[in-house]
Amino acid sequence: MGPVMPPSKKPESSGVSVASGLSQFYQASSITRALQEAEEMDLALPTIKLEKGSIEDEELTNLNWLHESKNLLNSFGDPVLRSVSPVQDLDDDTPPSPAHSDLAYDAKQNPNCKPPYSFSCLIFMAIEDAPSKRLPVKDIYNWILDHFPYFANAPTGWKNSVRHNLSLNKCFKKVDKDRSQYVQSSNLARKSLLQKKQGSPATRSVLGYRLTSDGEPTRNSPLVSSDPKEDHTYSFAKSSSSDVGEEAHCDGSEVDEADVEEDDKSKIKKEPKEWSVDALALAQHKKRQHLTKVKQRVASDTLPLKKRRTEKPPESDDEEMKEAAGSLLHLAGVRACLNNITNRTAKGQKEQK
DNA sequence: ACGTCAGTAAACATAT
DNA sequence: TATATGTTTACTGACG
Repeated sequence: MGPVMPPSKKPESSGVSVASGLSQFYQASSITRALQEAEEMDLALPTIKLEKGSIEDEELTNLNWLHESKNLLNSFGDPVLRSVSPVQDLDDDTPPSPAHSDLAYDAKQNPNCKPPYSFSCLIFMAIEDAPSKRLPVKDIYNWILDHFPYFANAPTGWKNSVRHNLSLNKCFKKVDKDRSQYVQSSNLARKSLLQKKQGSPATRSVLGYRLTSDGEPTRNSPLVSSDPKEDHTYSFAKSSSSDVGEEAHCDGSEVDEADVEEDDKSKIKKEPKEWSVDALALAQHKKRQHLTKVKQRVASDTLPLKKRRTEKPPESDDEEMKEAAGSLLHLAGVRACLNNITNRTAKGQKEQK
């Protein structure tokens, strides 16, 4: 007989919190920075390379939508966020339908209407709207509530979804509150720090993240080795609460955990945490999505050519980077011209058949 | 039919 | 101890 689970369900919405040290912050990389990066990679709006003569209606729509999206980006500072298109439900293949592009969602006028944004998008907007580009979960809640009254009366559980999203979505990263300074400090400092208070027990994640301390052009930071898998190395160690596998080394040098006495590992957790966006993880995620779709398209379009599915053309680093940047734009609600081109070529191939 | 994704619920762990 | 926060798993439905 399995023990009956006690209903340890927690009330999700009990308005106010007492303690909440607000130690957890979330930080998003700036959309504009994403734009910048893409611009540097020849993917920005001004460098859209669709030859005007050959633009089809659909692509024209995409172009318009691109500019619309840029307006959306510019409107992030506007707390009202009216008349914007959802950036979430558009994929790489289908052009935004009129239903999308014409949709003017006004949260104020439709307080009972569920916003057409995914939670990740909401979180992203919330963070992006914060001057410091970082927010504690609590403030994320509040931002969402402020801007989307729907959630005020929504069934509880959306906060759980927010947390779930923050935790699951690899583009949100938890780092120390004063991480920016922390990162800039020398490794020695960090090491001594670690020795002193030996890192928080459960700070998994990070490893090689480019921590976007404001304004810094982070693009030359080594492109994260964020293998999705490495995030889960903890699995087993969990039982021994003090020995979580992952460490919070955030940049290059490794502070070998072994250096630290096991005893010191007891209670450190002094560094408050914040979250940053791992742009590359995000890009890789989006890239996977894109590739999946391409694959599906190929599968459905070129059935006779099954081979093509298995032997995917090797991509050069440049290609990869372009796709990554494109993916960033995608997150920001901007469809990179790369996708247009891809679509066109795919379509062209299809039509040529 | 299948895989992927987002949303949701829930259990559980940890921090305050 | 209660609550907030964070992590993970499982399930579902939409979608291509």
